[in-house]
Amino acid sequence: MSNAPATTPLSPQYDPTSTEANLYREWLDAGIFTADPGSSRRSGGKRESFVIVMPPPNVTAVLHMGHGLNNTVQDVLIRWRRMCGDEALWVPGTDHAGIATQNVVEKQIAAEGQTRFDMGREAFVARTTEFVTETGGTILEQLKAIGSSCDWSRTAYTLSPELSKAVREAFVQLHERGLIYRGHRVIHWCSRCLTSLSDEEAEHSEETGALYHVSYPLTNGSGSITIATTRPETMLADVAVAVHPDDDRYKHLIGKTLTLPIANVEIPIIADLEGVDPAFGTGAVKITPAHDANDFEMGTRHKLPMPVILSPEGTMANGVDAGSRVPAELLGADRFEARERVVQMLKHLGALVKIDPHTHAVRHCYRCDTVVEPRLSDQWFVKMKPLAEPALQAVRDRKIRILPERWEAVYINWLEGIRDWNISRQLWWGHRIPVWYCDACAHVTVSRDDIVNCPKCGGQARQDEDVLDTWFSSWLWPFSTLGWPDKGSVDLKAFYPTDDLVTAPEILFFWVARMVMGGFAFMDEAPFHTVYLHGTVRDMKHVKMSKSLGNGIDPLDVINLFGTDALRYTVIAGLGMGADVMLDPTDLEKSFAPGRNFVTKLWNIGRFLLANVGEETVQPLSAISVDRLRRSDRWILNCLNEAIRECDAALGPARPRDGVWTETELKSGLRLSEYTEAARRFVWNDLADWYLESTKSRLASTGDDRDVARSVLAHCFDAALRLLQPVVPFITDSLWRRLPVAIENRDAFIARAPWPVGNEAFGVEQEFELVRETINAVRQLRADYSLPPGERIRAHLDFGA
RNA sequence: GGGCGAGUAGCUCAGUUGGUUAGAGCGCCUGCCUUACACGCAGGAUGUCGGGGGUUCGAGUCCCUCCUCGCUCACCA
Repeated sequence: MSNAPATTPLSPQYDPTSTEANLYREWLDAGIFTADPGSSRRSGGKRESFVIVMPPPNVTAVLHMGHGLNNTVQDVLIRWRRMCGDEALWVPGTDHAGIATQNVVEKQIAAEGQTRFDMGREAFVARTTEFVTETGGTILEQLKAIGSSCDWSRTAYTLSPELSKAVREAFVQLHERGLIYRGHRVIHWCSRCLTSLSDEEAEHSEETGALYHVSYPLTNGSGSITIATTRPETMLADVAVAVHPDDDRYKHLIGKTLTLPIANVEIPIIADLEGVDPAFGTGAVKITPAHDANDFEMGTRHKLPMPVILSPEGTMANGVDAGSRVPAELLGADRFEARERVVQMLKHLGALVKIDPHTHAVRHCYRCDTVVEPRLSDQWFVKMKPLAEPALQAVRDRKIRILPERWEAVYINWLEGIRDWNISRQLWWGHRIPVWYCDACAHVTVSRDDIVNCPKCGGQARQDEDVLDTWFSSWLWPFSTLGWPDKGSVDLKAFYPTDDLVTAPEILFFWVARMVMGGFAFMDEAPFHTVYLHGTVRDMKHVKMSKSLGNGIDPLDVINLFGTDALRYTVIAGLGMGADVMLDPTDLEKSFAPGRNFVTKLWNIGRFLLANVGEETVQPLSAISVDRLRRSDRWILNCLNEAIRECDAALGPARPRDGVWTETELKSGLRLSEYTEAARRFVWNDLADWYLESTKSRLASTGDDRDVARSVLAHCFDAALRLLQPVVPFITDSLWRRLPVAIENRDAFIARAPWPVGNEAFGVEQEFELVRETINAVRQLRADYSLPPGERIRAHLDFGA
């Protein structure tokens, strides 16, 4: 790449498609996105490190506007810091996305008339591996199309051998510390995915259902108790009815027994202080320990049996401890069908008292939307309270800031009430749990390495069938991608902790909070100091864009139509702090007009400048003494200083000065739309509309004043391009490399050029404002009198006596 | 049900510690193909700043209340 200005004039129209791909290839060939650990101050180098780890898209993902927004934001920050002289590293990668990917492949083989069980585990995993290998690179290739300046040599994948090693290390360490345990309890069960889910994976949604009032007769025939339930089919698994010990309606019945209708089982009436609210329903609660988390607690307290009456598939079945509670005619019925039939049966028995409409929150599987069933089962859990403490403290102490600030309260609230994390999934796609069981001596081995024989008795060891929650690998991402658990890793030393984490609020708990906990648990340090939660891309009706709803915009379509820079500029300029971005999928022309117009404007300023400033090298501004400058020169240089100030204020500071965010710092920075607007205002409203117009006659003349104008013009445009490089990297590079500015040691690429710095040496210029005001007044008069711009004023104006 | 946030021009949003005629982009209206740009230039219109009450010399900006949306958490069967 030559530094010499191109000799061919710029084409009248900027053509993004023919330039972007070539430029990106040049950048990659020159290695300008590759980070050097040796340059990081932490490794004895001279630069601050600035690191962002990309939220890894699902390995099967196809680029959508959400990715477009998320990655453009990260790229703007990385490009900004790179120009500021930091050793900038942006780590890309993909997530194997356990349950999501498994669902996709299961759908594929279902279309072939098969289930994963028909195929067998090994074949299914092989098939899935093949599938992700095929699609795996797509999303990353697409990220290149939007200009992402990632260090592709460090591309990571959560299911790679390296990261799998990290996952095992994390599991074993936590187990050694007593923070991982096997628990027998009620968990959320998805009967379609056939796996347990964590609390976060079972999403609440309000639904209008019914509250069924059912009468349970006393065994001695002296009356009955009416209970209320939203899930009547679960009554077959009832083991008791609980009342409040002080409830006068039921006090005298405590200790007596009821006969459970349909199941015909005798169950006790018990007193429970915590589990019963006498004011709700009838004040009497049926206890179903195997199918309700709350009832499980009560069942445990009172040492009650826990019969299971639902199969993994969600059909009625006499499971563990159920005896013959489920009558033959209901066996095999789907739970919702069973609900209807149980209600009918109760009606026939005269046990159904009434049905009230009732709205309540029902949990759904976050991947397939199936109603989740609470179900008793054995799972692996992580004890979260001890891990949450430092994560809470870090935000309270301002070592980590979360923007917009209101999310801090959400984060703190969640961590304060955190519950243990169910990490085992009954899936096949993922990291298999590193636990082996010995059938001979019942010894349980938790191991970093695969084992074949029981270390205790030498018998055959059998690995746990389950895999880990996909988020169990994600929460290690900021350090597993840098080489952990190898603590001698060069990258880990140079680049951990990272700086900003940029993502959407949806995964604050799934991912962000857990990464903070993971950072402290395994690295004794927060993984980043800033969490930037940006908005969601929505359509004009404020509906989140999604492929299934058909209201999405394909970023690649936009790139083909208007270019990458237009896409990037539009989303960044429209991105208020924490605000959603609204785009119209039915009118791309209109939606991306801000970006397209701006890119065109830049191009035309460049055309004018190159045609009028000429190709001979211009003097650097430092070679021009202040007395040679005109008012307009000093004015535009003032404007530039102001623009740089505004951009800096909107973007920074990049990191807390002393490791802790001060009150002022906390509220500063990451105002990407403000930064973009400040740069736009300078280059368009100040430079193009006023200064450039004012230089036209000077440029047409000859002599010293012409050189001054050429120099100031080139200087200002050069600075403007550098200010804008993070947002619109392609067009700024195209133009910048053609600028006839003499700069020593000038880098071939604007992405590596220094970030502009203000220069106060020219003094403050205020008189030019008078000129502008005068011109404005004249323009207003001309408009008022409808004088066309080209028409000269012949008649003298009579202002009256 | 708990917590949080928002309601400012037709649309999306800025409005810093309360202080002169409330701003930007897009849209709209008028006039211009002025030799960089009509994806442009110049000019212009539009807001009882959600309703009501209060504090103050003065409030979009502080307090109370109500209404409407949104987010988030939640074992009331």
